[in-house]
Amino acid sequence: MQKQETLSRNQKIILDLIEKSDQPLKAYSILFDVKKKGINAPLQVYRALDKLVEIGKIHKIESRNAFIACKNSKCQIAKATVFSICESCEDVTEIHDHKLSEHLRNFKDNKGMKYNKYNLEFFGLCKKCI
Amino acid sequence: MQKQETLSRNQKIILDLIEKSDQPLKAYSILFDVKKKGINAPLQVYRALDKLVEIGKIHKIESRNAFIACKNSKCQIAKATVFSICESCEDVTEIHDHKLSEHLRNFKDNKGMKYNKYNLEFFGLCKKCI
DNA sequence: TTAATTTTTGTTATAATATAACATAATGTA
DNA sequence: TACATTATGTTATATTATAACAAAAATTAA
Repeated sequence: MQKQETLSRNQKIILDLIEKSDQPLKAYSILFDVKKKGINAPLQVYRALDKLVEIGKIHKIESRNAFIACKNSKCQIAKATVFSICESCEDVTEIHDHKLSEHLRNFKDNKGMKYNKYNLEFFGLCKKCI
Repeated sequence: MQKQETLSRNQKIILDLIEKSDQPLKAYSILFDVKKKGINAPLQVYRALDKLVEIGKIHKIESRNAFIACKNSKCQIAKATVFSICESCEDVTEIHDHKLSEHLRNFKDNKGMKYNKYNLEFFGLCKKCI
Protein backbone atom coordinates (compact mmCIF):
# COMPACT_ATOMS: atom_id res chain seq x y z
CA MET A 1 0.00 0.00 0.00
CA GLN A 2 1.51 3.30 -1.01
CA LYS A 3 1.65 6.46 0.99
CA GLN A 4 -1.42 8.58 0.55
CA GLU A 5 -1.06 11.38 -1.96
CA THR A 6 -4.30 13.25 -1.58
CA LEU A 7 -5.10 15.13 1.56
CA SER A 8 -8.52 15.39 3.08
CA ARG A 9 -10.36 18.67 3.38
CA ASN A 10 -9.29 19.41 6.94
CA GLN A 11 -5.74 18.35 6.25
CA LYS A 12 -5.59 20.65 3.23
CA ILE A 13 -6.98 23.63 5.10
CA ILE A 14 -4.50 23.22 7.91
CA LEU A 15 -1.53 22.52 5.69
CA ASP A 16 -2.36 25.61 3.62
CA LEU A 17 -2.36 27.75 6.71
CA ILE A 18 0.93 26.37 7.97
CA GLU A 19 2.55 26.72 4.57
CA LYS A 20 1.52 30.36 4.36
CA SER A 21 3.46 31.08 7.53
CA ASP A 22 7.20 30.86 7.42
CA GLN A 23 7.23 30.47 11.17
CA PRO A 24 5.85 27.69 13.37
CA LEU A 25 2.21 27.88 14.38
CA LYS A 26 0.68 26.52 17.56
CA ALA A 27 -2.26 24.16 17.49
CA TYR A 28 -4.71 26.51 19.18
CA SER A 29 -3.71 29.44 17.03
CA ILE A 30 -4.35 27.22 14.02
CA LEU A 31 -7.71 26.29 15.52
CA PHE A 32 -8.59 29.94 15.93
CA ASP A 33 -7.70 30.65 12.30
CA VAL A 34 -9.60 27.75 10.78
CA LYS A 35 -12.82 28.24 12.70
CA LYS A 36 -14.13 30.34 9.83
CA LYS A 37 -13.70 27.29 7.62
CA GLY A 38 -15.80 25.13 9.87
CA ILE A 39 -13.12 23.40 11.89
CA ASN A 40 -14.33 23.85 15.43
CA ALA A 41 -12.62 21.39 17.74
CA PRO A 42 -9.03 20.92 18.91
CA LEU A 43 -9.17 17.28 17.97
CA GLN A 44 -9.86 18.09 14.36
CA VAL A 45 -6.72 20.19 14.33
CA TYR A 46 -4.58 17.65 16.16
CA ARG A 47 -5.72 14.85 13.91
CA ALA A 48 -4.75 16.77 10.82
CA LEU A 49 -1.45 17.79 12.39
CA ASP A 50 -0.65 14.18 13.31
CA LYS A 51 -1.28 13.08 9.77
CA LEU A 52 0.72 15.92 8.24
CA VAL A 53 3.64 15.18 10.53
CA GLU A 54 3.39 11.51 9.68
CA ILE A 55 3.62 12.10 5.95
CA GLY A 56 6.37 14.68 6.35
CA LYS A 57 4.49 17.75 5.18
CA ILE A 58 5.10 19.53 8.43
CA HIS A 59 7.41 19.13 11.41
CA LYS A 60 6.82 19.65 15.09
CA ILE A 61 9.23 21.94 16.88
CA GLU A 62 9.29 19.95 20.09
CA SER A 63 10.75 22.60 22.34
CA ARG A 64 8.05 25.04 21.25
CA ASN A 65 5.01 22.81 20.76
CA ALA A 66 4.57 24.34 17.34
CA PHE A 67 4.34 23.17 13.76
CA ILE A 68 6.20 24.36 10.68
CA ALA A 69 5.91 23.40 7.03
CA CYS A 70 8.65 21.37 5.43
CA LYS A 71 9.96 23.04 2.30
CA ASN A 72 11.93 19.99 1.29
CA SER A 73 9.97 17.51 -0.80
CA LYS A 74 12.11 14.50 0.03
CA CYS A 75 10.01 12.47 2.40
CA GLN A 76 13.11 11.05 4.09
CA ILE A 77 13.49 14.41 5.72
CA ALA A 78 10.43 13.81 7.89
CA LYS A 79 12.49 11.48 9.99
CA ALA A 80 15.60 13.57 10.17
CA THR A 81 15.08 17.17 11.13
CA VAL A 82 17.40 19.97 12.15
CA PHE A 83 16.23 23.40 13.23
CA SER A 84 17.81 26.58 14.44
CA ILE A 85 15.84 28.61 16.95
CA CYS A 86 16.54 32.17 17.98
CA GLU A 87 15.91 32.44 21.70
CA SER A 88 15.24 36.14 21.41
CA CYS A 89 12.87 36.57 18.47
CA GLU A 90 11.85 32.90 18.28
CA ASP A 91 12.64 32.75 14.58
CA VAL A 92 12.87 29.14 13.45
CA THR A 93 14.69 27.89 10.37
CA GLU A 94 14.99 24.38 9.05
CA ILE A 95 18.57 23.43 8.35
CA HIS A 96 19.64 21.20 5.49
CA ASP A 97 23.33 20.53 5.84
CA HIS A 98 24.50 17.52 3.96
CA LYS A 99 27.58 16.87 6.04
CA LEU A 100 25.69 17.20 9.30
CA SER A 101 22.86 14.97 8.09
CA GLU A 102 25.37 12.41 6.96
CA HIS A 103 27.06 12.48 10.32
CA LEU A 104 23.81 12.08 12.19
CA ARG A 105 22.46 9.41 9.89
CA ASN A 106 25.60 7.36 10.38
CA PHE A 107 25.84 7.82 14.11
CA LYS A 108 26.08 4.59 16.07
CA ASP A 109 25.98 4.45 19.84
CA ASN A 110 27.49 1.63 21.88
CA LYS A 111 24.13 0.21 22.95
CA GLY A 112 23.28 -1.53 19.73
CA MET A 113 20.30 0.70 19.19
CA LYS A 114 18.78 0.98 15.75
CA TYR A 115 17.82 4.55 14.92
CA ASN A 116 15.24 5.44 12.35
CA LYS A 117 14.69 9.07 13.24
CA TYR A 118 16.26 12.06 14.90
CA ASN A 119 15.43 15.62 15.77
CA LEU A 120 18.05 18.28 16.45
CA GLU A 121 17.32 21.78 17.69
CA PHE A 122 20.01 24.44 17.87
CA PHE A 123 19.39 27.46 20.09
CA GLY A 124 21.06 30.82 19.98
CA LEU A 125 20.72 34.32 18.68
CA CYS A 126 20.03 35.12 15.08
CA LYS A 127 21.90 37.85 13.20
CA LYS A 128 19.22 40.44 13.95
CA CYS A 129 19.18 39.71 17.66
CA ILE A 130 22.89 39.48 18.37
CA MET B 1 28.41 36.07 40.97
CA GLN B 2 29.06 32.35 40.80
CA LYS B 3 26.56 29.65 40.08
CA GLN B 4 24.67 28.51 43.12
CA GLU B 5 26.05 25.37 44.74
CA THR B 6 23.50 24.59 47.39
CA LEU B 7 20.01 23.56 46.52
CA SER B 8 16.91 24.56 48.39
CA ARG B 9 14.75 22.04 50.21
CA ASN B 10 12.25 21.56 47.38
CA GLN B 11 14.97 21.44 44.79
CA LYS B 12 16.80 18.74 46.75
CA ILE B 13 13.69 16.63 47.25
CA ILE B 14 12.88 16.75 43.57
CA LEU B 15 16.43 16.20 42.39
CA ASP B 16 16.75 13.20 44.72
CA LEU B 17 13.65 11.66 43.26
CA ILE B 18 14.78 12.20 39.68
CA GLU B 19 18.25 10.87 40.42
CA LYS B 20 16.82 7.69 41.91
CA SER B 21 15.10 6.97 38.63
CA ASP B 22 17.23 6.07 35.67
CA GLN B 23 14.36 7.00 33.41
CA PRO B 24 12.70 10.37 32.80
CA LEU B 25 9.90 11.40 35.14
CA LYS B 26 6.96 13.62 34.29
CA ALA B 27 6.14 16.68 36.33
CA TYR B 28 2.83 15.45 37.64
CA SER B 29 4.20 12.05 38.54
CA ILE B 30 6.91 13.86 40.48
CA LEU B 31 4.22 15.95 42.15
CA PHE B 32 2.37 12.80 43.16
CA ASP B 33 5.53 11.31 44.67
CA VAL B 34 6.59 14.37 46.66
CA LYS B 35 3.21 15.13 48.18
CA LYS B 36 4.19 13.08 51.21
CA LYS B 37 7.06 15.49 51.69
CA GLY B 38 4.79 18.49 51.73
CA ILE B 39 5.10 19.69 48.16
CA ASN B 40 1.52 20.16 47.14
CA ALA B 41 1.28 22.32 44.05
CA PRO B 42 2.38 21.91 40.43
CA LEU B 43 4.11 25.25 40.55
CA GLN B 44 6.40 24.13 43.32
CA VAL B 45 7.49 21.24 41.15
CA TYR B 46 7.88 23.28 38.00
CA ARG B 47 9.89 25.93 39.78
CA ALA B 48 12.31 23.36 41.11
CA LEU B 49 12.50 21.68 37.70
CA ASP B 50 13.24 25.00 36.00
CA LYS B 51 16.06 25.67 38.40
CA LEU B 52 17.51 22.18 38.13
CA VAL B 53 17.45 22.39 34.34
CA GLU B 54 19.07 25.81 34.49
CA ILE B 55 21.98 24.60 36.58
CA GLY B 56 22.34 21.45 34.52
CA LYS B 57 21.42 18.88 37.17
CA ILE B 58 18.60 17.55 35.04
CA HIS B 59 17.57 17.71 31.41
CA LYS B 60 14.18 17.95 29.82
CA ILE B 61 13.35 15.35 27.19
CA GLU B 62 11.40 17.70 24.97
CA SER B 63 9.61 15.12 22.89
CA ARG B 64 8.34 13.43 26.05
CA ASN B 65 7.79 16.35 28.42
CA ALA B 66 9.83 14.52 31.00
CA PHE B 67 12.91 15.14 33.08
CA ILE B 68 15.99 13.00 33.58
CA ALA B 69 19.03 13.43 35.81
CA CYS B 70 22.35 14.32 34.26
CA LYS B 71 25.03 11.86 35.29
CA ASN B 72 27.76 14.01 33.83
CA SER B 73 29.13 16.58 36.25
CA LYS B 74 30.48 18.96 33.61
CA CYS B 75 28.06 21.86 33.61
CA GLN B 76 28.76 22.60 29.95
CA ILE B 77 26.68 19.58 29.15
CA ALA B 78 23.52 21.33 30.24
CA LYS B 79 23.62 23.24 27.01
CA ALA B 80 24.51 20.39 24.74
CA THR B 81 22.42 17.30 25.14
CA VAL B 82 22.01 14.14 23.11
CA PHE B 83 19.54 11.39 23.94
CA SER B 84 18.47 8.11 22.46
CA ILE B 85 14.86 7.15 22.90
CA CYS B 86 13.35 3.75 22.27
CA GLU B 87 9.99 4.23 20.63
CA SER B 88 8.77 0.90 21.91
CA CYS B 89 9.73 0.73 25.59
CA GLU B 90 10.43 4.47 25.94
CA ASP B 91 13.84 3.82 27.47
CA VAL B 92 15.91 6.98 27.36
CA THR B 93 19.69 7.17 27.52
CA GLU B 94 21.92 10.21 27.52
CA ILE B 95 24.65 9.94 24.92
CA HIS B 96 28.13 11.30 25.39
CA ASP B 97 30.02 10.91 22.16
CA HIS B 98 33.01 13.12 21.86
CA LYS B 99 33.17 13.14 18.09
CA LEU B 100 29.48 13.89 17.74
CA SER B 101 29.59 16.66 20.39
CA GLU B 102 32.56 18.18 18.65
CA HIS B 103 30.77 18.12 15.34
CA LEU B 104 27.65 19.73 16.79
CA ARG B 105 29.56 22.28 18.79
CA ASN B 106 31.45 23.38 15.70
CA PHE B 107 28.45 23.45 13.41
CA LYS B 108 27.96 26.73 11.58
CA ASP B 109 24.95 27.47 9.44
CA ASN B 110 24.91 29.98 6.62
CA LYS B 111 22.70 32.46 8.46
CA GLY B 112 25.34 33.86 10.76
CA MET B 113 23.56 32.55 13.76
CA LYS B 114 25.42 32.20 17.03
CA TYR B 115 24.52 28.98 18.84
CA ASN B 116 24.96 28.50 22.53
CA LYS B 117 22.91 25.36 23.00
CA TYR B 118 21.52 22.35 21.23
CA ASN B 119 19.35 19.35 21.92
CA LEU B 120 19.41 16.19 19.84
CA GLU B 121 17.02 13.29 20.23
CA PHE B 122 17.52 10.02 18.37
CA PHE B 123 14.55 7.68 18.04
CA GLY B 124 14.53 4.02 17.29
CA LEU B 125 14.37 0.60 18.85
CA CYS B 126 16.67 -0.51 21.61
CA LYS B 127 18.33 -3.92 21.61
CA LYS B 128 15.59 -5.46 23.73
CA CYS B 129 12.82 -4.20 21.49
CA ILE B 130 14.27 -4.95 18.08
C1' DT C 1 24.08 43.85 62.05
C1' DT C 2 20.75 46.32 59.88
C1' DA C 3 18.82 47.33 55.51
C1' DA C 4 18.19 46.17 50.82
C1' DT C 5 17.98 42.66 47.40
C1' DT C 6 17.30 38.26 45.60
C1' DT C 7 15.68 33.76 45.88
C1' DT C 8 12.53 30.52 47.37
C1' DT C 9 8.20 29.24 49.17
C1' DG C 10 3.16 28.71 49.54
C1' DT C 11 -1.34 29.18 47.54
C1' DT C 12 -5.31 29.75 44.46
C1' DA C 13 -6.71 30.05 40.08
C1' DT C 14 -6.35 29.44 35.30
C1' DA C 15 -4.05 28.98 30.73
C1' DA C 16 -2.25 26.05 27.18
C1' DT C 17 -1.54 21.62 25.17
C1' DA C 18 -3.40 17.19 24.00
C1' DT C 19 -6.27 12.88 24.00
C1' DA C 20 -10.40 9.46 25.10
C1' DA C 21 -14.53 7.68 23.60
C1' DC C 22 -18.26 7.31 20.69
C1' DA C 23 -21.09 7.79 16.47
C1' DT C 24 -21.14 8.66 11.61
C1' DA C 25 -19.60 9.59 6.89
C1' DA C 26 -16.47 9.18 3.13
C1' DT C 27 -13.07 6.66 0.63
C1' DG C 28 -10.50 2.81 -1.07
C1' DT C 29 -10.20 -2.26 -2.02
C1' DA C 30 -11.43 -7.21 -2.83
C1' DT D 1 -21.80 -5.00 -3.22
C1' DA D 2 -19.44 -5.90 0.85
C1' DC D 3 -15.53 -5.01 3.58
C1' DA D 4 -12.03 -2.45 5.54
C1' DT D 5 -9.84 1.80 6.29
C1' DT D 6 -9.56 6.54 6.90
C1' DA D 7 -11.53 10.83 8.09
C1' DT D 8 -15.05 13.53 10.34
C1' DG D 9 -17.86 15.66 14.08
C1' DT D 10 -18.76 16.19 18.89
C1' DT D 11 -18.56 16.29 23.92
C1' DA D 12 -15.92 15.72 27.61
C1' DT D 13 -11.71 15.40 29.96
C1' DA D 14 -6.74 14.61 30.77
C1' DT D 15 -2.21 16.52 30.83
C1' DT D 16 1.19 20.07 30.92
C1' DA D 17 2.40 24.60 32.42
C1' DT D 18 2.05 29.48 34.05
C1' DA D 19 -0.06 34.02 36.19
C1' DA D 20 -0.51 36.69 40.12
C1' DC D 21 -0.01 37.65 44.75
C1' DA D 22 1.85 37.45 49.58
C1' DA D 23 5.29 36.03 52.68
C1' DA D 24 9.50 33.79 54.43
C1' DA D 25 14.35 32.70 53.98
C1' DA D 26 18.91 33.48 52.32
C1' DT D 27 22.37 36.54 50.45
C1' DT D 28 24.79 40.86 49.77
C1' DA D 29 26.17 45.40 50.72
C1' DA D 30 26.48 49.52 53.47
